[in-house]
Order: sequence, then C-alpha cells, then structure tokens
Amino acid sequence: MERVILHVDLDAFYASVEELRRPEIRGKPVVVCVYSGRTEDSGAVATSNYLARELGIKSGMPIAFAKRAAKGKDIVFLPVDMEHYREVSERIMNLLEEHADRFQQVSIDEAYLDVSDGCTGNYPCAEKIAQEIKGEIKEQEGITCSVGIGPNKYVSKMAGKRRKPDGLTVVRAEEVADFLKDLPAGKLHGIGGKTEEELNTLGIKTAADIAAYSLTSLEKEFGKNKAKLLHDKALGIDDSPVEQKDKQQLSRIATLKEDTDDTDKIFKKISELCSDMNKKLQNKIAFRTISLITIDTHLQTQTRSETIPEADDACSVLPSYRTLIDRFFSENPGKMLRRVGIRVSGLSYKDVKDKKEQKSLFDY
DNA sequence: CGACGTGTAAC
DNA sequence: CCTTTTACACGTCG
Repeated sequence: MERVILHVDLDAFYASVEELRRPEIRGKPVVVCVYSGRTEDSGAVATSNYLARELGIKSGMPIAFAKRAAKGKDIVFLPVDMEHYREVSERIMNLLEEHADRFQQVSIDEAYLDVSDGCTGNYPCAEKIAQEIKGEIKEQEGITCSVGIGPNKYVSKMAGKRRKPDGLTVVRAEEVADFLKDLPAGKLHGIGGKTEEELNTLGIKTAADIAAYSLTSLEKEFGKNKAKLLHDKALGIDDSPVEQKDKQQLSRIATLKEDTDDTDKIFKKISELCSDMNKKLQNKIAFRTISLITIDTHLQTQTRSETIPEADDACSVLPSYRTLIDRFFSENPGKMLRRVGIRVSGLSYKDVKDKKEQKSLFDY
C-alpha cells in the first residue's frame, strides 16, 4: 500500500519563540546565539529569523560575523534558552502526534507523521490534516510551520524545504522525478558539501545527473553503501518507516575559558559535564561505553573511549575519564584544548513502563 | 566480530 | 573567528 507522509518543520523556531514572548522585538531581525563565554562575542548563531536571514545572517555563523553584517542596523541578538524552547516544542509535538498513525520526532523543531492509514493513501486528506495542524499550532502557540507531503520521509522533507516559511508543498509519487531532477546534488537531504564536491569532479551536478549515472559506476567511486544512498536520494526512494527510535548515545560538550593542557582544569570541566549528563540519564538509562571528546586549538576533533562494566551514573566513571585525558595527552604531547566533552553509548533502557504492563508481565 | 577512531551530515 | 548534539558509515586492529 502507498504511504502518505507529512514532514513538519517549525519556522525559525528559536527566533519565533523569542518574538512571541518579547512583543517589542517583533518586526525586527532576530538572531538567537550560543555564546561560548570566551570573549564578548565568541560563539555561533543557532537560529535567525527571516528578516535576519535577508541580511545574510544564518545558523552556524560566528556571532562576530553576524554583528559585522548587522553593523548600524536595528538587530536583536539574544542568547538561547533551551529549557523554554523544549517546553514549547513538547506541547507542539504532543499536538502533532494526535494527527498521526505513526509519529517520529527528529529534532526539537521537526517531525514526521505517517497518515497512510487514516487517509487511506489519499493526498487531499493529508493536505487537510496539514492545514489543521498549521491552524492549531498558529492558534495555540502563535508559531508558523512549513509542511511537506510525499510518498516517503525523504520526499516529504524535500518538499517542505520548497516553500518556507509558512509553506505547504505536496509531491505525489508520480511527481517525484520531476520535482527532484534539477536540484543541485548538495541540496538533497543527506548529501553535504564534501560529497557534492566529489560528485562535481565526476561532472555530476544535479539529481538527474546522479540518476543517469549507473549504480555500478557510482559504487566504484563511493563504495556500495554510499552509492546506494546517492542513487536513492536522486530518485526519491526511501523505505524507512516513521517510528520513534531510542537514542543510541548521549553527549555533553563545553568550551574552555581558554585553551589549556592543564589536566586538572580539564578534569574539573569533565566533572561538571558528568553532573549534567546525569540529569539526562535520569536513572533511566545505563551505558557500557564512555568517550572523551577533545577539540584542539585548530578545531581538530579526537575521541578516546573505553568500554566498561555497565554503569548508570556518569559521575561514577570519573576515574576512567581521568585515564582517557591522560591517554590523550600522552598521545598528543604539546596539544592545547579549546573544547572538551563526554559521551556515553552502548545504552540500555531500564523500561520504567506504566504499571499496567509491568503487572501483565508479572501475571504470567 | 567487537571495539575504537575518524569523517560526513543535519540540526 | 569557529556552538551543540546525534547518527551512521567506514577503516583498522586484534
């Protein structure tokens, strides 16, 4: 049976939420920033609203660059408030879930909804759901979103990118090839700058160019898996189901006040990150592997990891982190670190299911 | 094969 | 001048 999938993307989410609670900044360019705390303007742009984007201020850009672009203009710079955005997001996601047979949240501001069953494969029905969703989010939270509708997750995501903000774009199965054909390879979700460069050297520029290339020739250049991925992206093929997946890893990373090779200072920062990690673990998740993440002066990332007997308290493995730090420096004498982080993986979830289920299991 | 480290990508 | 978090593929090593 043909599927019908919606992709919902909240427009300039952080900036929209800020405009909502600060009426005085409405109508102005707004830039929401992650300040690293090293210097006055060190850090990066998390999200900018559409007025700021018109001035060339985009996510990922260093704050200092953005301020230069903003020179002399009436632009609002704000620090991120993740806790607040998470609250708003949670309410919206709950609302979205109501409209789906199957639901998958992919980030704080994005989700996929499989409406195949409820709509029995009918696109107008899916469009109606999209309109309802847009109305509800606008009414209840004052935020606009862009929706893409397609025969799978990938096409719905690509469709949604077509019209923003406050867009609604439908791409039916029979329209997929035409919809994708002229898009530059790098615009296809999942194909980034590096891969685009590689493709360009082969004379491949657009989705149609990839599609015209034989899978066998792609395999020679990219290997079996990546070739298949490229081919599928070009043709709009995606069989992956809409389903909520458990996280496989959790990480926390922070920027040091200044570059350092002082293991005590680094260990102190790691300890803070561990306490923070425990908040995420919430007594619900155990882990088997821990990693130290290091980013040096030249922004080169390295990791050092160790598999340990299962643990559920990030702070309990601090001695192991100490060992990993020492290992890093003995293998990288003289290097200075700019940022450090921790990661736990090999997760197992202690199913704290509702008592009903626990009881039914117990009954057997 | 499992563990480990890197690179790519998206947000 | 350069944030944060997650996923996944791939190469290598034992």
